[in-house]
Order: sequence, then structure tokens, then C-alpha cells
Amino acid sequence: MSENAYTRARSKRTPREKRDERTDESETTGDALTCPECAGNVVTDDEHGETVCEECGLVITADSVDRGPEWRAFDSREKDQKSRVGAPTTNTMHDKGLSTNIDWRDKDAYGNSLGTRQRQKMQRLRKWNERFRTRDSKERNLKQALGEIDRMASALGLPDNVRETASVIYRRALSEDLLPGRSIEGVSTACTYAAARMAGVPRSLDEISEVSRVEKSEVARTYRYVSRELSLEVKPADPEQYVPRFASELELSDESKMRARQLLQNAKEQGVHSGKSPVGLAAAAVYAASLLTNEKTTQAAVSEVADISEVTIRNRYHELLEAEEQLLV
DNA sequence: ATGGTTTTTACTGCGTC
DNA sequence: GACGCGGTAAAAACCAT
Repeated sequence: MSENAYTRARSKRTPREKRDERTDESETTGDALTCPECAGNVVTDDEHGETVCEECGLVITADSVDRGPEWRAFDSREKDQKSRVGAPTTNTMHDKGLSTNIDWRDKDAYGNSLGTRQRQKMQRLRKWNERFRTRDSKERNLKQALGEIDRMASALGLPDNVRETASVIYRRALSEDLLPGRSIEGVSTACTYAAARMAGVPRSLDEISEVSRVEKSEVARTYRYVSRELSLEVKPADPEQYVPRFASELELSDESKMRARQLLQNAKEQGVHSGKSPVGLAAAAVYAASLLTNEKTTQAAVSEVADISEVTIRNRYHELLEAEEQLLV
């Protein structure tokens, strides 16, 4: 009935503007205060905008910075700003201000019955309150996921636009009800994986699951599911996309990168690669290129950064060189 | 579930520094 | 002798059926 959960919510200002009035004595003056709970020292945490107790972690005042709705992005401009979602401590914020209950009885605070007008008003308020609350639970979910995406993305050194893409994908997954039966972790990991590939800076499933709390198999499964349901257009990973990263991790010259790309392109034209793992191909190309340019690298080193066995590198790079020769004939 | 393909693991031999 | 490299066989992982 009321599955209109994601009603068109304007980026409404959170209804607690009264933090302007400095309320209690624990102010941001940074004086040595003591915690009411354990009498420990109280410090201000500027990054999260909180005043917390050093000893017990009690948050005395939170939200000296209001970053409430800023992570709801509806267009690309807002999206540019939404990536500051991170801090997990803000999870507490929602419960604090928003989950309100409105009694079902049509009585006022003194127990008197309300007039018809008032009754109708309360009816409307209940309805909207409920709507906001369900919206809120989804957003809490979203928030956690976004935090997770952000964490993984920075662990993998992925640029901001990937995080944004990942967030967008996640939002779509959420609004299409793809979540039930799947972990937030898993889906956000899958979204990150997809976003990285779509942005042309792919990370292998191994790398992804390294920083995720989810098994590789589950990531793969969830990714397949999500990309099918949302019909994401993500082309099979191009080995060339791995080259720059591997090359720079090995501190190889630009020339080597060029050679590696050439090798891959040749191989591609001759259809040498099909069914072979793109990562392996890329690793082999990087290694072969380093040989051709007389830069010192070992198979072991390449295998290390690419997370590919040396055997595979050997096999692939033979094939690459063969393809190169065939081209000259 | 099964069979075919690819990748990994583990081990061995060879040449060089 | 350690190291980089190449090859091989068997195991494991993966994929389509």
C-alpha cells in the first residue's frame, strides 16, 4: 500500500537548527572538560565534528557540523559533493533527530480528545512521519554501504569518480529492491568492482575481495546478479587497462608501457587471447615489454604486483611474442 | 553433476653471477 | 650456492552444458 517509500524528498534541512544556540556548558572552546560519565578528559574531534570523551568514548556533542542530507545526490553536480560521506560515527545521527513516534490516539497532551480538524492533521502527520521513517531506514542502509564503498575505494587507490559511480549503482540496486537476501557488504563490493571496471581502472576480483569482508565467490555472484538486473554495460575487461598500474608499480618507463600496449594490440588482432584472463595477459605484456626495453624486472616481481602466477606469465608472454613474430612475417 | 579449459602449485634442471 | 628462468605434471578453479 504505502510502498511509496522513496517519495520525492527534497533535500530538506534537518529540523534541528537550534544548535546555533550554544546550549550547555560543554562548548567548543577546547577547555579541559571532564566527562559526566567517567570523569575522563574530553577532546574535540574536528574531523568528525564531535566532542568525545577520551576514556569511554562518550560523545558529548555531535554534529557541530551538519552534514545531514548532503549525501543524497540527484544530479551530477550534487554527486560531486556527496563523496564526503565517510565517517561512520554519523550513523548515530539519524536515530537522534529523525525517528519520531506519533501516538495513534487522538488525544492531546492532557488526554482531551481532538477536534476533527486536529484529527485529520494528525492523520497526515502520521502518514508522512511513517514515510520519512522508511525512507530513513533505506538511507541508513545506503549510508553504511557508501561508507563501505569509500573505504574499499581508498584501500584500492581508486579515484573519486569511481566511488561516485559505485554509489550510483548502489542507489539503483537499492531502489530496484535488489538488496533483500544479499548483504550490504556484498552488494557494495560488487558495485565497487563494477564501477572500477566501467571507469577503465579495473581491479581484479582477487584485489577487490582482499579489501572486502566478503568472499570472492560471493562478490562474483552478486556482481553478476547486479549487473544483469541493472543491465549495466560493462565490457569484458581490456588487458591494456591494467598496464599503466602494473608498469608504474614496477617503476617501468613510459616506453615499456607503450610496448606492452602494442603487444596486447597485436595479440588482440590475432585473436590469441580468448578465454585467457585479462590480468594474466597484461602481466605478460608488461614483462615482455620490460625485456624488449632492457629494463630489469623479474617474472616474480610482475607476478607479485599482478597477482598472477609466474607460470601463467611465462605461457602468455610466449604467446605474445609469437603473435608479434607472425605479424612481421 | 560433468567435462573441458585455464590457472595454480610444486618440483626439477639449466645457466649465470 | 642463490637467483632467474623454463618446462612439466597434477591439482584446483572456472565455465558452459
